[in-house]
Parts: sequence; structure tokens; C-alpha cells
Amino acid sequence: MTERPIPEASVGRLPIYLRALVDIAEGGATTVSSETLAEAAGVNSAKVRKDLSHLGSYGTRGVGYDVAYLIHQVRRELGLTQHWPIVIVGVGNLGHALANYRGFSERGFRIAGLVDADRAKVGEQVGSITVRHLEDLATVVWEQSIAIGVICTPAAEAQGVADALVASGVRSILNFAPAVLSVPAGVSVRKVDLAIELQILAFYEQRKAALADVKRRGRAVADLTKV
Amino acid sequence: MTERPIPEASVGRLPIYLRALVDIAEGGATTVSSETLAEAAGVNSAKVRKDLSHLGSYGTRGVGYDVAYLIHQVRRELGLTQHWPIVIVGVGNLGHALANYRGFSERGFRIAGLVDADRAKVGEQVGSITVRHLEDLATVVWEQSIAIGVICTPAAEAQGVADALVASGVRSILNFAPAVLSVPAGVSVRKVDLAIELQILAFYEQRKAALADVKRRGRAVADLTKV
DNA sequence: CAGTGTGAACCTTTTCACAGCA
DNA sequence: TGCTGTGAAAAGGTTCACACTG
Repeated sequence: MTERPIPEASVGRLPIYLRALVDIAEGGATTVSSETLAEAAGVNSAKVRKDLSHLGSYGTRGVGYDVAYLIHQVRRELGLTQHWPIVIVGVGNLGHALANYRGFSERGFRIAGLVDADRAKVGEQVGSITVRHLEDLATVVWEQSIAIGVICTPAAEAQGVADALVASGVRSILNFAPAVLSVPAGVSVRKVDLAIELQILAFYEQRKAALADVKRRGRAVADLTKV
Repeated sequence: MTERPIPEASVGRLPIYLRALVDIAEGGATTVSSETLAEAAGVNSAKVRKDLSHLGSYGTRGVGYDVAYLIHQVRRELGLTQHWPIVIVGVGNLGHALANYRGFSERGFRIAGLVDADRAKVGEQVGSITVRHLEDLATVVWEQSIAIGVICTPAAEAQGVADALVASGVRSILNFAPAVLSVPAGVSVRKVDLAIELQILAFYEQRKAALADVKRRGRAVADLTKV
């Protein structure tokens, strides 16, 4: 009876379903079909069913899924029955914005520490948290039992901060700095790079422009398809 | 001679290579092997070679790739020979942070407009840009020839803003609001959801904790694999 | 009989491994 | 000789389509 691990792609969608389910629950529905959930999540229904089947058989044939129960199961699967304390390293523009973001607490997280290398920022109060110096990182991590770190420093400092986080015992890192981090096996890193997202959009935007251009010139359809 | 489109997965990595290449160029190297570039980008070398082969045969066997030339080719492919003007809708914490982010201008973008629904914010100066009201969106888009919009509003407002962007002629949207947008065919949307990234980390973090737990209790290896 | 759960088919992406070129 | 470029194999992910059930 070896339980197979949930595919990475499915894990990536569970949070989307969770958010959609919470919306649906707030809308008053007590039951939901894969079709409806799919629409709310922006995917197709077969995917929803397959993804949810990895959690177990929580649906009822001919009816759908019980919304409240499914929310509970997805939360449990994602480990969101607890609130995870997180530390943000780098209290610049982005760090500030994240520290003030109310969405985190609503969705399973609690800012438990703010840290910066700049002594001018140490002591500053952001929300209920006082900014501490980077050299106190290990203490903060230990005091607050922090398992997740968020890097909001410039690229040049990111690797050093990652090393410090790992040395402090943090095993999961969300990296907003535009730099590739190297960490020991067993440490998870996810990266969010705002400029990269825009660059990807630019690629497709440019291609659309090229296509429109070809259309405008009235070339053959055969040519259109190759752009 | 039908040119095939570059696979989506490859497009997603081109910006990463570009960044790595710029770093490498700043380090003084004039030539780079797929192996070295792969390390800098955090992928393996076969992937680098396959991805780059979609742009053409720009490498030299036995030597590697010319750094400057490859940078040029990747920029061209991504459409970064021009600076794209973008508009940010929603000048809250995150919108402010993005408006002040210097990385955009270095990587192919220019904040050309800031817009908010809150009249209290209209007229505020952020950098060199004055915040304008949401109802002026179409004007801003037209005046500045904007093709890319960034949504930094709360979830509830996101769909309305997306509709307004599309109506104004914007065909590419980067959405930071935790909401699924529906847009007409031909409009590209990319989504960045900060809480979702953390939730994915939480899933793996929880799994690591469970695994460590099993280890600590000294269960059989067979049991370990199923967690 | 509406809608889940799931094998099987299909498509995309990654990795391997090596021929071929500077 | 060293490293690119690329077919072919393997892995991973998506979609189809339908048997089955509440």
C-alpha cells in the first residue's frame, strides 16, 4: 500500500483550488462539481478530478465535492492547519510591501521576523514587528521557530543571506532577488522574479505584434502560421 | 522552411540565461560553454544547448558561445531591443514597491503610467510619474503606447481592472492580485501569487518534517518512501 | 442520470548519448 | 581534442472517454 507522492504539477495547483474553494464557500455553495471548480480555478475539469484524486476519494458521484470538507482536506494536505512563521530578510520597498501584506495571515502565514543588514533600519517598527539586524537572524529563527525565509535583498546579497538562513536552520526559501541560489540538498527554494515575468510577456507580445503586422500586409495564411 | 515556435518551457528560461549571461559578461568572460552557463542559470547543460538551439546555431564547437553575441540574440528573441512602456494599476504597498523597483529599467521596461481608483492617491508623485485616476487609463495607455499592464489591486477589483486594460488595448497582463482573470483570446496573462508560492513551500516543508519525524522514530526504510 | 475516478492515449519536456565540427 | 547540436529514449503532464456509483 505504498502511497505515491503527489505530482509536483498538482501540488502547484492545490493552492489555486483552495482559493477558489474559499470563494465558492463564501458564495454560499455547499457542494461543487469539478466543472464549476475548474472554471473558478481557470483549468479544465479533468485536471481538477485527477489532482483531487491524489488526495483521496472525497467526491460523491452524481453530486460533486462537499466544499467545506474539501477545503479542510486541501488545507491538511498543504500543511496549512498551522500558521507558519516566516522571516523576511531585506526591508526595502518590496520587503515593506510584503510585511504589510494582509493576505499572508489569511492564507496560513505569520510574519514573525524582519531582518536587515542596514543598521539604519534596525529598530524600525513595521506593523507589530521590530526590524532586527542580519546578525541576529539565527536568534530570530530560533526564538520564533521559523522554517520559511523570504529574501528581498538586492541580487548581490542574496547568496550570503541564503547561506545565513540555511545555517540558522531554515529549510525553505522564497527568493525575490534576481539571482540563482545554491543551497544544500534538502533545502527548497522557489524564485519569483518580477522582471522575468515581464520579459516572458514581452516575448509573446512581440510575437503578437509580428503576427498582426503580417496580417495587415495581407500575406497568405500559410505564412501566418509560421510566425 | 516553416520555423517552429520556441517551446514555452524554453521561452521561460531565456530570461534566466540572459541574466546569467549579463553577469558572466560583467565578470569579463568573452566566451562561455553550455556547462558554465548551465551552472550560472541553475539548470543542466543539455537543456541550455537545446534551448539555445531554438534561436539558431550561435555556438562554436569545441569553444562555446560568444557572450556578447548571445546576449544580443537572446535580447532580440525576447523583444528587448526596445524598452516596453508599462502601466501599473493599483498604487498600494506592492504597486509602490514595483514603481520604485530599479530593476525594471535595467531589464527592458519603463514605468510609463501609474493609475489608481482611489482619488486620494491621484496626483501623488512616485518617482517621475504622477498617479492618475483609473478612468484615465485608456488615455494613459494611448498616450504612452502601453502594451503591458500590471495589476496590483485587491482581488475583488482585479477582473474589472483587467477588463478596463483590455478595453484600452492592452494585450499582456501581469496579475499580482490573487484572483483568476478571464480575458478574451489573444490577451496573455501571467499570474504571480505570493501566498501561493509560500503555500507550495509549506507543502514540501511539512513533508520534510514528517519524514524527519519518521526517521527519528526509527521506522523501516520501506515506510520512509511513502511519506 | 449526473458527475466522479481512472486507465489509456496523447503531447510536452527532459535527459541521454554521440556524431560531427572548429 | 572539446564542446555544440540533435536524434532518440525516457519521464512527466494533460486530455480523453467511459465504466461505475450514489
